[in-house]
Amino acid sequence: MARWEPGTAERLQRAALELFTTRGFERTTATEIAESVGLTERTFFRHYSDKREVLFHGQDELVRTFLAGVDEAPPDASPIEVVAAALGSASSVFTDERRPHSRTRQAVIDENPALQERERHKLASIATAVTGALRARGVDELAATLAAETGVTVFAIAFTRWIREDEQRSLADIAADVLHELLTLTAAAQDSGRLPR
Amino acid sequence: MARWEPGTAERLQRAALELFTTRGFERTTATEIAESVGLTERTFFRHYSDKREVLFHGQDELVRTFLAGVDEAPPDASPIEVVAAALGSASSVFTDERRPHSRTRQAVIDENPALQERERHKLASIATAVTGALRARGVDELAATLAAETGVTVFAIAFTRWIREDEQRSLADIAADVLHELLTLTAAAQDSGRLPR
DNA sequence: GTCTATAGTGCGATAGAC
DNA sequence: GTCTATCGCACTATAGAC
Repeated sequence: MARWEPGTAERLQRAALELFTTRGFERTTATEIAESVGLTERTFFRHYSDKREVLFHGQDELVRTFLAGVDEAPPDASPIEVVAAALGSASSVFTDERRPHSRTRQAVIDENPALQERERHKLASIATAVTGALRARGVDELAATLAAETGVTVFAIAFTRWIREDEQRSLADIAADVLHELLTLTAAAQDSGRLPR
Repeated sequence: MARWEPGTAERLQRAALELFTTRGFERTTATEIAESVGLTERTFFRHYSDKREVLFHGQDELVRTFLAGVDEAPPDASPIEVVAAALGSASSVFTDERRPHSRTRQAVIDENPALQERERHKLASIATAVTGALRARGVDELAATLAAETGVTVFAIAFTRWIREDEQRSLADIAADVLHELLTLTAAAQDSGRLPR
């Protein structure tokens, strides 16, 4: 039917994850990934502008989910409440069936500093997007940036816990707990009255 | 006296910043940087394991300053109070004389995604170090991670404002304000009682 | 698809400092 | 002699240009 198999990007993605898991990221070349699914290196780089990117496809979808959560928040919600809604929305993407895959993928990332850099960069771009969405709701720049960055931090911490082997709770539950812990920490500092300024 | 000029790394650093500023990061090769100070490409890579790293030397010093701030905090300080102390300590490194240099350097980073990735990575490693220092003080893992990551976020936001052309306040003052704003935001969410869980 | 520049590594040789 | 900074060369892989 088709001149080439559909879902080329997805096949490359799966092949890459498998090779990275067995041989490691640095000891796997783009050529090896491409040839393992019957393609050439050139085709790999047409789908993924750099080698690391093959592990981070689908992040655009995650950004959209965060933004959808922002939109769902009631009009009078405070910035942190909006971010809490975004966290709930984003967390719902990570169902229990995805946990094993997330673990495998994260194990690869945790082994390689270059991949960790890319991961942080992706998280930062989520924060930037959420900041923009908060600004669009009329939140001032400082509050928007702080709330968005804080939200992403909470998400990252929650995600790390979610993929622990002994963890049973849903990502949404963990994220809510982590956010609650943050509010507790800041409240304690607020009440002490011992901060500068 | 000496066969080789001392301070090779620093000379490479200055030359790199100048070339990056005029030609841009990507359009400057490691060879050009090295030869502009009478060295070879191979020597450049002996000092900096990768091309981006030449812009991020001195980050170890920043980490130490954060940790010194943690040490200075009173034993009964809460995690956020400890982080506030670390912020004060780290901020003091960035004196008014350093502002122009920081602006020049940041302008280069802001032009290049690969450099932004590295910058985020460096900030993340500060957070990791501060988390460790908090854990050593007996703070539990979740609180330590949250407080440290939050502190680094506050630092990054404050730094961005500090290098704005119209900004006059010291970095320490700005950081204290940003932290205060975070406490205000979280307190508002706490009080609303509208968060999940 | 092909071709090429550049990043980055490995290893041996050199040459001054001590 | 040892130690260390540099050079020179060969090499691979990434990534972008054509």
